[in-house]
Amino acid sequence: MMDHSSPSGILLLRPARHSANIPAMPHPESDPFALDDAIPFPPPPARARGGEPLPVPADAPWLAGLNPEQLEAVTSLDGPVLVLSGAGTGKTKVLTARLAHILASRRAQPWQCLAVTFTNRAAREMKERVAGLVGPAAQDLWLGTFHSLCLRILRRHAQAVGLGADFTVLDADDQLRVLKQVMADQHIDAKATPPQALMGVIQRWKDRALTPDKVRGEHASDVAGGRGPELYRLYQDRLKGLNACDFGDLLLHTLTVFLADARVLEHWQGHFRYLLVDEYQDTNVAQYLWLRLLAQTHRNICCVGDDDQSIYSWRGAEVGNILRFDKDFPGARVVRLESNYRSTPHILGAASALIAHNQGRLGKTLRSGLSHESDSVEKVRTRAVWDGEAEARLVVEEIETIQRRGETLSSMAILVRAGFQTREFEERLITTGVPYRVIGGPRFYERLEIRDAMAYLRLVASPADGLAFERVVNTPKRGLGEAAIQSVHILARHAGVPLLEAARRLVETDELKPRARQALAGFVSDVARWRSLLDSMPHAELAATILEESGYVAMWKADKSPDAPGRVENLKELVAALEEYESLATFLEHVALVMENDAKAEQDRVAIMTLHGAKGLEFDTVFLPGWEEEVFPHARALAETGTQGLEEERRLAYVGLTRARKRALVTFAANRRIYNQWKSQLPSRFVEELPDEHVERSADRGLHGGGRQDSNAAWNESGWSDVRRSRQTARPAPAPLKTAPRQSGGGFRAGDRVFHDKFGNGSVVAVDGNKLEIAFDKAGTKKVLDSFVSAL
DNA sequence: AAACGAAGCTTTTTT
DNA sequence: AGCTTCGTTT
Repeated sequence: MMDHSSPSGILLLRPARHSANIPAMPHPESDPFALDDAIPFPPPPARARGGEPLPVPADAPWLAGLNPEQLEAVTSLDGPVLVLSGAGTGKTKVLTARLAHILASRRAQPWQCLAVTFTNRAAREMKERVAGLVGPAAQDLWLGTFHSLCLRILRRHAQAVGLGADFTVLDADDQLRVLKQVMADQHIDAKATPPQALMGVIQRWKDRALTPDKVRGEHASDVAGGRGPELYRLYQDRLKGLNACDFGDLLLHTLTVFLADARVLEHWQGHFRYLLVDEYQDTNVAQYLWLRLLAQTHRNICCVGDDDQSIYSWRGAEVGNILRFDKDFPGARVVRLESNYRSTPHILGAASALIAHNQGRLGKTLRSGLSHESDSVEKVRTRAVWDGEAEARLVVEEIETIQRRGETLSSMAILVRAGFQTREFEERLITTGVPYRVIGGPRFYERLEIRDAMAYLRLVASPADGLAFERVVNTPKRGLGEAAIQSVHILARHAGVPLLEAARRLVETDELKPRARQALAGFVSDVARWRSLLDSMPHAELAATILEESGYVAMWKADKSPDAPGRVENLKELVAALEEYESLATFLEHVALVMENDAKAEQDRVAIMTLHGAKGLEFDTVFLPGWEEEVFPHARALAETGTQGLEEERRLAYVGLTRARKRALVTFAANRRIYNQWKSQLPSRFVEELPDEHVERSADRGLHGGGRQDSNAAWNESGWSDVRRSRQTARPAPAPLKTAPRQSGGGFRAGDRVFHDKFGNGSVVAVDGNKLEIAFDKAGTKKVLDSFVSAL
């Protein structure tokens, strides 16, 4: 997705050629538009650059089917443009068409266009769609996330911020590890100051483009007893020492480079003739500054956003950016897209009424751009259920019903507020055998074994990678304890050399006990040997060799825990994935930024994801569970930022509803177990804010519907008023309304053959209530809940 | 040095 | 509850 190799320290005039598996293309200068015949562009004129823009035929395919506003957004090429684009109004269509239009008009070459998205997924989608319109020229666009584009730029100027061109990008895990080390060095009590919290503060500083020396006054924080800025500086120093940077640094360093060297800034300002920005409402200060700097010369910047979908203020996003656009870019043209082509009128009506409860919006009216047969249009439904289990049961039953009517599972999604909510649905889906996929769950590259393996590869690719060294030097166990590692650290710090080099020197001394010395010597020479193979051996093969010879694979093969076989599988997958890349370095770079599950073979599955993760997606059917006070709106959002927090939660609800094309089901439970404590829940205020004319409310027997029309009488009748008073107190799980005891429950007896989704087949050894002890054929003996197994 | 057990924290959202 | 982290034991 990005290009990976460019000589450091040289200002290239255009991006380096794209990597491996993309077919080689003619040099842009000799043949700027290597287009298929099918692509309706005229041949390049002799004076392509700087010449008059070419007229674009009005019947160009990307202009087909655009409404007047969309058309304006696409064709207003000169000068700043702000597109206020409500949910489902065709924003991606506009962005892609605009790119095609720019290229067709010859106002810029592909590599002079910068298009920024927030997620890799959005970037990929946009690239595919643009490629569909303009062909392979799409490959030459600067199209990606802020982070990947910054990385690409920063690689060329790394030395200006004290990094080598081959610096590594740390993921969240490594970041925290480094920060913990810094804190330990400074004798900061990790209990009084949770590293996570300090990390968060530092990141917020970075989001605001504040380097350590700029943190003061209003931005100061009292974390770590006011030593935050100092620790921030030490953390940054430490990163430089490791020749590494974190996500926030990608932007921060790029800004630093721009501001430190006018020549560099001018170069890039001149380079990018057109800027397109997706999800503008979610840009933070650093990103905003970055954009504003880059847009100065040509001033052709087009930002697309929706203030009602701003849901990332917690990570530094400033809705204000969208509100002040025309101050920063005087004369900006503002285009509103208000025709929704996604959802039914009921869904639109419900969502619009909900979001209308927010103050301080730019204000848009979404109208339906679709025609619906009135009888096929369902109202948004809300339903009160007894507890989380009933909720999961209801949702899964509903899924099965809809599926039986002929709709696909992949047209349905369960959108939760927070990750922990997924569990109950997963359990239910497993017991009923409905295929599902958790999106944004534990990612492939975040798994323990993958991170270990990657550390091996990193260490071999760049021997100075101290974090990688630490991670694998005693994994698998080589008998190197804390004392030995400590010695390496001391020597490294003393001599000012990387850990691996320090280790090499250390084994030549008598510092270590013979045993440890031998182990370390073995490790050092192993790494040296693998390194010597770097150029001669294909990298995938090399990776396999490393994992074998280090004993890492053997370690998992010997591990008896049930997930060990899976880990070995994952390692194989990792090696296989490597083959897709040109080199080890390209691969490592890719992984640093695009930490995604490369979704496997498309199967028909229900998606489960967070509301945040769902932004930009759409489904025929959307399930919105857990609409209860303190869950959604989340208690912490309210506690931390009050009204602002509440409005952001409401926008989140709006995002959730507007994901639905045909139907939405909102559910809320009367009781929920949170941290192992049963709590009585109140329906979310958002439930009540939904307008009756677009909503159909119902409740399980004995529960009230949580709606406006439900009187207090109903409230009192159900006995909830008492509950409300004492809702903070823990109480045993009430179960008056439970129907029959779990059906999947009883029935198992010792000796039964059963199947478990994760552990496979096995025999029941013992039964304890709903807990079964099962001897699995492959995974060993485990205690599992009966709901996870089915009889064979 | 490794293995075991107790204690404490988590869970809001992510590039 | 489940997981990680820390401290203790072998």
